[in-house]
Amino acid sequence: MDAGAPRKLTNRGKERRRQLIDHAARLFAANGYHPTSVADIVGSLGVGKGVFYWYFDSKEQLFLEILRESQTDLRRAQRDAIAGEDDPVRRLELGVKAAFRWWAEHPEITNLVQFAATEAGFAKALRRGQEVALGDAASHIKDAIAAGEVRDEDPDVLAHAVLAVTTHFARELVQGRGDDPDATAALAIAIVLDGLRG
Amino acid sequence: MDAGAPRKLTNRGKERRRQLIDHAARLFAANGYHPTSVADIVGSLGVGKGVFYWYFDSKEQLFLEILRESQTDLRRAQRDAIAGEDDPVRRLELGVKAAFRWWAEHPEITNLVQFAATEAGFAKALRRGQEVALGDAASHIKDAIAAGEVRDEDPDVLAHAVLAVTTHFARELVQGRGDDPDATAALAIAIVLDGLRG
Amino acid sequence: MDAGAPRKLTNRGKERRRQLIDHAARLFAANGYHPTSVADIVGSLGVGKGVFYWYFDSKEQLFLEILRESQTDLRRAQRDAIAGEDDPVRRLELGVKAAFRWWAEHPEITNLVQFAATEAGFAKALRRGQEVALGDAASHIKDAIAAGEVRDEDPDVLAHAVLAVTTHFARELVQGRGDDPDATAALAIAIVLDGLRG
Amino acid sequence: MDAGAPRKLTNRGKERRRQLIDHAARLFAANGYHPTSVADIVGSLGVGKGVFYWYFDSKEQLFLEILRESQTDLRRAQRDAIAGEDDPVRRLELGVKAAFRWWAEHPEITNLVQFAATEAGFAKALRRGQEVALGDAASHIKDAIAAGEVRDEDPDVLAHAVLAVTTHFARELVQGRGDDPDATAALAIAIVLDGLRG
DNA sequence: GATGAATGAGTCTTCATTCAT
DNA sequence: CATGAATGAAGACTCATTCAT
Repeated sequence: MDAGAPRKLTNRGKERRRQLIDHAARLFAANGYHPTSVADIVGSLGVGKGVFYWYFDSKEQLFLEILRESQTDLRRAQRDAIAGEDDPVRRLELGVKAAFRWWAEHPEITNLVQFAATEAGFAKALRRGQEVALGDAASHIKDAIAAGEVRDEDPDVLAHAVLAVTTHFARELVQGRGDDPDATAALAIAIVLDGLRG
Repeated sequence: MDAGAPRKLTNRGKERRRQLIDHAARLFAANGYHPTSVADIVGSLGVGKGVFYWYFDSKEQLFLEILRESQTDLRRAQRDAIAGEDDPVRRLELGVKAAFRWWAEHPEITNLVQFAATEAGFAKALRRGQEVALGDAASHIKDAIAAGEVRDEDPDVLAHAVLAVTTHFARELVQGRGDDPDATAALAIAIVLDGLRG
Repeated sequence: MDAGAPRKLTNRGKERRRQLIDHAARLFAANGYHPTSVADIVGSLGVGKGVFYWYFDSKEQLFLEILRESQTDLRRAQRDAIAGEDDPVRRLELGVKAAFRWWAEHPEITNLVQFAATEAGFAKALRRGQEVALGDAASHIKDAIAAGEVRDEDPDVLAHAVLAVTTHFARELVQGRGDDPDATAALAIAIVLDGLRG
Repeated sequence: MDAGAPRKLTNRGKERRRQLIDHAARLFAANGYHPTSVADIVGSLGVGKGVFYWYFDSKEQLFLEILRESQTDLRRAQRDAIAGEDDPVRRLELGVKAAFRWWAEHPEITNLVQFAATEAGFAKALRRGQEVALGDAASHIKDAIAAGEVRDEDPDVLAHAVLAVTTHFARELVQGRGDDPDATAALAIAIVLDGLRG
């Protein structure tokens, strides 16, 4: 995919790269991907344009990188939160709670993901990660159905319901209204679980 | 906001205008707002660039118009569907069903709305309509709470849950997977109501 | 020059034409020739674009027409004012006074002339009329030199001095500051004549 | 007005900027401001369009810059010419002579100034500089009146007469007919002073 | 590693002009 | 005579990307 090796970076280089990613994500989230120019990114960071193209092949590639990174990072957080828990409903709960916490710490991302879904090229890249998340949830739900704890419907559809409420609440309530992540997570889970139980 | 009178249009003019709106909405939905140029819009319609600016002040204004129009149109559809029904839970159900049907008939819109939410200027315009929809749902929910049919939580938050599942299902299942609108609506309602009931 | 006959106009037609000329002149003077679009002209007059092109071949031709008309009109006014006076200095005086009065009645024109001089195409059209005005003044001056009433310098150069002060005062003092045309004319003449007398 | 700092330029950059200013001034003077496109400017200089916008915010801003620069530059030249001279009439003379010389060296400018006066936006920018020049002349005239060397009239009006003859002669005689700047200056001064003396 | 400068295709928009009705 | 609609060339300006230093 990336032609050749991904360039060896010194420590200073790695910091710069990180700084660029974080800063760009913030700007993309605040003003939109298209309205944010490369000049904006480097300008507000006080560096020259060359810097940008030293670390990234293109603006598009940087955006994809942000997407990919956040997906894997969130998933790692969920995995850690779930580890050691066997009950499927509990696993679902812990996963949702972890997601809320992660989003509260990375407020830019919801906007980026929301945008990415609207443009063909980025949507494709999103899909993969999204399907993983969906699969994770669906797998717990299937177990819960088997255990008789959730109504017997297509697990994929039920998983979609979980994602819907989770992402929507994170975006609108936690981020939009500033509600507490943990409390909102608890509420989302309560609503969703009752919904799933039928 | 609209400078002066919105230009007197002949019948031919009104048709052209509609054609432009519909066509542009389709292109915006398929390729994104920014990647779709005014030249794309008029070009694929086989008319000159001037036509566009005869009917709209700018690309941005057209987009806002699409947004506004779809919000009022959807709401009218919901109002019609609910008219004559008194039971709050039934009203909620009918409203959701109407929304699913409307979205199935206007597949472009979900994408446009999703995008609009990610760019400050458009988000503001969205908000108003969104709040109306939320208020509608919340009002039914409040009645339902009073009637003891729904758990006693902040009606606004519960309304958010309804919207979340509704829009997400419309987008991912009906549009994405081609599921049947009415069946999906029924499922969404079942899940959500059980969730709300607690 | 104008291809074919200049179109026979009904009385109503002649009024329309005049209305267009006057209105356009005002707009050109207020906002500049280029910034004033044909749409501005007809729009603020409440008529369609077709009207404009019914009476004029082009925007440029209209502008040239305004220029030509004002030059001949001003000259006619000066001729009338001078008629019957034989003394060259008096003739000069009367001509200047008439010009001030005419300009006070046609405040747009100074701006149009000033602009016309800055764009090659229009400058050429101006020149002819300007040279006539210069010739008129020079001719009086030559007579005055012969009569020993004005210093013996190139009459053309002296005529330029007359025009300079006259047009500048008309523009800056009468129009810019609202000074009285006749008083300003008298002052201009006093200054200029003393200057010419040496 | 100038958003932020006016961009740090290297030596090469400063040269480019100057080259653009000078070239644009020439083109504006020759063909008019509006008829001269940014593409014309950069095209005849053999550089890309982006270069223009690297150095200037807009075509308009460049024009204003040319205006401002020429006004301060001319004024500096006059100040230098006058320095050390105390007699007010002599100061007036030297100032006029310096102006003629400066204009002979910057033939474009008279046309630009003449045009700028005809368009509201630019006229405002002109005014300030124009008033300074007027004030300079008026101040010398006031001194001359006090010394009994000039007729006792509104110094501002007299100053206008000086400017009128000076700019008109510079434009029509020196530039238009190619007359010698110093000789024309001498003549203008002679005429004007006699006019002022009364 | 980093900078300022440069490129040029592409974007939105305007507007003189034409034309069907 | 007059209107609203349409045309399309041209204009100002942007911006991802490249490059010399």
